[in-house]
Order: sequence, then structure tokens, then C-alpha cells
Amino acid sequence: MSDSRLEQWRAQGFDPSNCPVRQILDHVSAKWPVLILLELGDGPRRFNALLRALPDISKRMLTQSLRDLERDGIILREVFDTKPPSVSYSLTDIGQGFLPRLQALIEWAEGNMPAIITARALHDQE
Amino acid sequence: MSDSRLEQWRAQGFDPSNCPVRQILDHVSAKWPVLILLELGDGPRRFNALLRALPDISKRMLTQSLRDLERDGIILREVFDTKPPSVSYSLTDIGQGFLPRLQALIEWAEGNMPAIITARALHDQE
DNA sequence: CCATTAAGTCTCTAATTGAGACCTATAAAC
DNA sequence: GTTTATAGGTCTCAATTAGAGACTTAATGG
Repeated sequence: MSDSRLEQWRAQGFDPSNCPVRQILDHVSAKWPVLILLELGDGPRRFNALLRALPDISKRMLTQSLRDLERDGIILREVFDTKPPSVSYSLTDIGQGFLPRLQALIEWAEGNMPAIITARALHDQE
Repeated sequence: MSDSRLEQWRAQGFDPSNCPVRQILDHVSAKWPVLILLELGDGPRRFNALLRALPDISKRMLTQSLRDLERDGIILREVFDTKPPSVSYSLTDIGQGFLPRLQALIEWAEGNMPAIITARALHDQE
């Protein structure tokens, strides 16, 4: 009755290490997608604006992360017929719904940072 | 006043793509750590029990993920002097506090799975 | 004695990431 | 009128990371 989620999944014939939930979390909780979604949480951004906001990302990874998020319907890609053409990325409703959960995770990490840094120091000194 | 978190971090001289929060999330939201933490959410487990619960993980990655989580004080590693010695892993208080946030993320992914699968289908057919 | 179990380590290969050159078209700068 | 910049990418190659699986040590079961 209070089986772990992992056990429930297995009972349903799911491979927990390669299930739909995992695929979604992979696209949404990885390094660059997290930063992209946080930036888009503040409003639509164009490709090069994202590049400038995330100074360490390569164009390659930015393109790939945006494609994944777009395919999952988490962000929207719009091309405007300016010269040269510009492309705008924004959160969809699905993406908007994800942000609060992400913020909760970040707040947990911020709140526990002192404890974690202490844990690391104790661990490393031995 | 309602600057994005990214902008706040930058204003404080933080590199958002390599900050303490990111390091913590990396250890906690990656593929194997997520599955390990879910399994430990159900109670302490020994090394080989985790291996069996996560059939696709290699010993190498299990060891590495456990070491990272232990160093951050998210799980506890205890060695018992049996023959052969056995090692038990369990959640610390920090780890316990993380689980509800992780569950919220998983519930979001489960709840939005139909919409995401639809989005993918629409996207791919074009 | 041969096999198995525990909790790993080690090596080698495969997959993923990152750095950065290159592309196309237009328009402003010199 | 020729170089220079901008937009939004793609492409290639090198470096990093992950995965598969053989090997270890000591003890116990058959």
C-alpha cells in the first residue's frame, strides 16, 4: 500500500531508469534547460539574448536545449520576418507550470547550502 | 525589484552556470541520484540492494553517485562489521527534506505527460 | 575445492559536451 | 563600394563523462 514509487513503476512493467517521467525530467532539470527556463520566466527572449544571458553556454548546446524544450511543448519558438530574421522563445503554459516547482527546488538548495557546505568540509578534511 | 533570479545572481557576481546552487542541483537532480534517493526514501538500502533495484546502473555510476550524495550530507553511509562487511545507505535529514520537492517535480511530470506527448507528436509529424 | 556474496576498483570503449570556425543575407559605417 | 556587424544557426573536432564488464579479497555453503 505504501510501496515506493519505484516499486509501483516496476509493478506496472516500467523501467524506472528509462520511463516517460525520466525523459521529461532529463529535458527540464539538466544544467542548461534549468537556466534557460529561469531566464524565460522573466519574459520572452531571443536566441542571442539567451546566449548573452548565459555566458558559458555554447551555441550548440543552446540550440539543442531549445529544440528539446520546444519539442516537449515547454517553450514556444516564433520566427519574425525581420531583416535579418529574429527568433523569439517564450514559456508555454506547461513551461509556466514548471517554474514554481523549479523555484521550490532552488529554494531548498539555497536553504540547505550552509548545511551542505559544512557536510562537505567535514567529509573532505578526513 | 522583481528581477529574475538569474539577474540577482549576476548582480552579486555569481556565475549562474557554475554556482553553489547549481552544484547541489547537479548532484541531486541527475538521472541516477534521483532514482537512488527515491529508493532510499523507502528505507535504508545496502549497496547490492540498490544495484538490484536499479537494474540498468553500473557499479561505477552507483559508487560515484553515492559518494557525491554522501559528501553533500544528503545520504549517510554506514559500514557494518559482518563477514563479508556490509554497507548501508540511508537518507539524512537534508535528504529527507529534499524528497517532497522531488515528488512535486515527478507529479508535475506525470500530470503533464499527456500534454507533452501530444506536443511531441504534433511537433514530429511536421 | 569450487562457487557465491559483499562492496567496490580498474580499464577500455562509447556517447555527450564544449570550443569555435563557418554560413547566409542585409544593412550600416567608412 | 568594400569592409564590418548582426541574426540564428550548423559543422567539425577535441575533451570530458558515462557505461560494460573483468578483477579483487575474505569468508561461507555445498
